[in-house]
Amino acid sequence: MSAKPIGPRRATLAGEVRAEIERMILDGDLAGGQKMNEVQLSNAMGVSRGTVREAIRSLADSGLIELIANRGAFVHEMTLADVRNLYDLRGAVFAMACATSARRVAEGLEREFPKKLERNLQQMRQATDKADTAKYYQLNIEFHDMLLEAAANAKAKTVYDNLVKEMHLFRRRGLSVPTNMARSLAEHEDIAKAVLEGQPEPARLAAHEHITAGFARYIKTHEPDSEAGAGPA
Amino acid sequence: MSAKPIGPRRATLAGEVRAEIERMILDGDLAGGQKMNEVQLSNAMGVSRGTVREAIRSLADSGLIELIANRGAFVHEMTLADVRNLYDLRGAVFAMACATSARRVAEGLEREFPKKLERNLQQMRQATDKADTAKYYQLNIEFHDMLLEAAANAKAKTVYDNLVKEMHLFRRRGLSVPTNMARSLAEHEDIAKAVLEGQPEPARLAAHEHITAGFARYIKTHEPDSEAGAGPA
DNA sequence: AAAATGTTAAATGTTGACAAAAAACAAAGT
DNA sequence: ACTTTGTTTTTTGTCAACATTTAACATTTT
Repeated sequence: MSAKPIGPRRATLAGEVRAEIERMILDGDLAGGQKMNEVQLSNAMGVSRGTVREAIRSLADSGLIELIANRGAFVHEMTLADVRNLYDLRGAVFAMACATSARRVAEGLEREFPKKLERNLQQMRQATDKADTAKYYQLNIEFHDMLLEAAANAKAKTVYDNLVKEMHLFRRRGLSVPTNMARSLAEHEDIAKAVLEGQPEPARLAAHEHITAGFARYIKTHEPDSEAGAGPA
Repeated sequence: MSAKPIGPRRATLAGEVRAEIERMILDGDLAGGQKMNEVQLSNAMGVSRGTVREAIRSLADSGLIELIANRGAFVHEMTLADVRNLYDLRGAVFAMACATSARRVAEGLEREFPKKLERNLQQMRQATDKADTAKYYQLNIEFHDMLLEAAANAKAKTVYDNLVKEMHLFRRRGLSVPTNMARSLAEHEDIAKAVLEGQPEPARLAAHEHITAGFARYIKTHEPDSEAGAGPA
């Protein structure tokens, strides 16, 4: 016996508010460094202040918002050095995930994943041929997500997703379009090859290379004269 | 002109409550899987339910607590597979941090750090000689923290600290005492050598080795018959 | 007796009001 | 003109009450 659930059936109101605020930040409706007024937001969204407050606290823990006691919440403002740090961290997590995925493939724990990865690659080749950057962008995200999923490490996926979101806070335009599809695709092929052959260490290396190269490309395109040094400790 | 601040001057009450609940969980006052009652906690601590609620939500985002809508908050219960995943992730972050620290040392950005690391190592050697596990445990934490600090990556440090806390949820006893001080110390020496010589890749490798070996030691000591496989995706 | 249904109790979700702190503003003094 | 001090206003921190959902219990039915 079965009956489909009625309506979207929101889990909690605060969760919905959180999602909306997150969207506002990532879409740039709320600029970096901007102060978030609790009453203002609650009025605009038609919910109580406590609910908005709960949503804000939650987003703070995920890194999109900074809290200062008795002063309020501010959209996290990032420097170029921060972006570099995020790239470093994302690279480490992604490389680990690829190594684990390779190990799991070698152990025969993944049945559907290889096919799905192959298909994603095939579509990326097509998008590259057609120079369809929008499509490639979407497939690129999917590629990374699939590898994180295949690592079967929920915590790693959560951390990774938060990092990606946080990166979008910095020069939103810049991160949304890969600067060199052909090069990016070649790197993806290297990663996929190692993972599908079940070789963890080559997979880790290729993945790490890919993120590092991605950061280099990003810098070259958007901050050609910067060194991105992290400054004194 | 200067005047010393008056009293502990707590930042916010919710923050204090959060710290207390975190302590209760890590000390084992609240067992894994246990349900947390908001009214009960608020009565016991003499604060309002809303404040306790805020503290709980915050801890949930850091991974110590699991939330189920309309059902409540539960102390996160971990399987052995989860522990393995946490080790993998922690290893990735730590390896990255060591590589970055080495790079920063090579670039001459760290002045005090090398001396402090040397001193820590020296103390660890003494503790090992005296077989003082308690002292070694403390120095071990300090060692890892220093390397995370030297990487000058605040986000990485936050993630790392959360991972370590979360690990304590699983068999608290087991994680608090290194099973083999001599072996652990030797690995620390390898890491320190690479970092202080400013060689990122060797540092990364040594760090990664250290965490992997640590997990192997842990398994051998506490779960000798388990495979720690992650199961099907 | 066991399963399903109706009813009551308890916990969470949400809200509005009060208290305390910070920011904005005005006024006085140098 | 600029700093300092006092006052007002706004905003956040905290609390207590109401609404909704879930869990526990009693009752009925097969």
